Amino acid sequence: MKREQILKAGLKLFVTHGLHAVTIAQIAAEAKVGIGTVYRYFGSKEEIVQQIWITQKSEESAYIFNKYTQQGSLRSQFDFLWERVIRYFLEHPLEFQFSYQFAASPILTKEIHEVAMMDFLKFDELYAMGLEQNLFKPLTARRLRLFTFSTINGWLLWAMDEKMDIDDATIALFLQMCWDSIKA
Amino acid sequence: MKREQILKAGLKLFVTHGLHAVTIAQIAAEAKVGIGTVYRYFGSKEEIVQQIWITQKSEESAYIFNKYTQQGSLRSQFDFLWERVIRYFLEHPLEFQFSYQFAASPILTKEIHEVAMMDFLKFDELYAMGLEQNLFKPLTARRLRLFTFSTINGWLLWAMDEKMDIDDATIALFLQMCWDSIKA
DNA sequence: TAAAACTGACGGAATATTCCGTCAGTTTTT
DNA sequence: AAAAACTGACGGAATATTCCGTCAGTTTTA
Repeated sequence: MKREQILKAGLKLFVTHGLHAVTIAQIAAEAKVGIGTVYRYFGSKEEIVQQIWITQKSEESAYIFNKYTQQGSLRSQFDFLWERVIRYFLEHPLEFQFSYQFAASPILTKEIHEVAMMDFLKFDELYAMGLEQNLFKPLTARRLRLFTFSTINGWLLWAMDEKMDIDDATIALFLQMCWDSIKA
Repeated sequence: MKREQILKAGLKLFVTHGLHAVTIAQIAAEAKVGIGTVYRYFGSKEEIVQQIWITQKSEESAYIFNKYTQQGSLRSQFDFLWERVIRYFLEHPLEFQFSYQFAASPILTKEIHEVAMMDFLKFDELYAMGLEQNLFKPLTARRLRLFTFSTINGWLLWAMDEKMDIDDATIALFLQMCWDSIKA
């Protein structure tokens, strides 16, 4: 409970002010929790960031894979999963900003990234199938997945920044672009 | 001279340790400059970041557009420019990391982004021409440009992270993917 | 009622920022 | 053209400020 409040407060403050400008005291205040309590749960500001990252990725994957069934054409599965990614971020702009800002941060170690990204390996199975069927350009499943993910990430950044309103047709066209980019 | 040393030192330290973990004293030491001198040129750590951003984007565009001529087919111009972007970042990994890390940072205001991105508007002319010729999907030139840029940015992050070695063929395939994604 | 969780005031370490003496280079005076 | 006066960039010691992390006291839980 308190732990989640702290993570939530940290997420909000880090995104809006930047890591360097946020103090533990501010986080405690935002979380409506004593400073000491923050230290009960986390050893440092950096650890808070790491735990936000892990928690966030876990919630993200829960959202994405909830209701996912490996039925229908490969293309429809592709669309389903990536659309979920897009919708998750559109509905959670703070989480998106956080995800983008810290993706390349030296605070997050390779191990943390590996753990946090575990769930996303399911995407690779999809891409592997596509490769078997010669649907995609000759790269590894992992690289194709990372490529699409990067594209979506970047696109969302400016889409949100420009407060572009994103309707179903926009998403459909965008997914088409993602598909076309890796199509054989 | 001293100013550049400070910016260079800041770039290196921010990328390797993260903004929050770097002190002005460290920057001064790395730049082989007195602490007071840092304050002669910059008002605060945040201002250093902003000036690095502006300087970096300016150097990047100088590199990209140097030798660029609006000759040849649209596709060859497309390839030329984006290949320059890719090569600039491959040759300047610190700058790339910095660029990626701070792209979504709250330290950089809209104004700074606008000023720093001014030079990149030339890309839009190219895309506008493509749109006139019905070569591209029906989006604005700006959006198409941002889409390609996002794609490249994201791709490079992973490529560098995985220490993937990137030869001419890889770049060519990648540019093909960029083209295919926006092609009508 | 004992244990666990929580709180926030506090001391001191870390850090940002200021301030001033120095001196290499430049201009003015004689 | 030599000497004197001036200038302001510079470094880093000194100061001001912030922030961390602890712990004694309080509240909640079981």
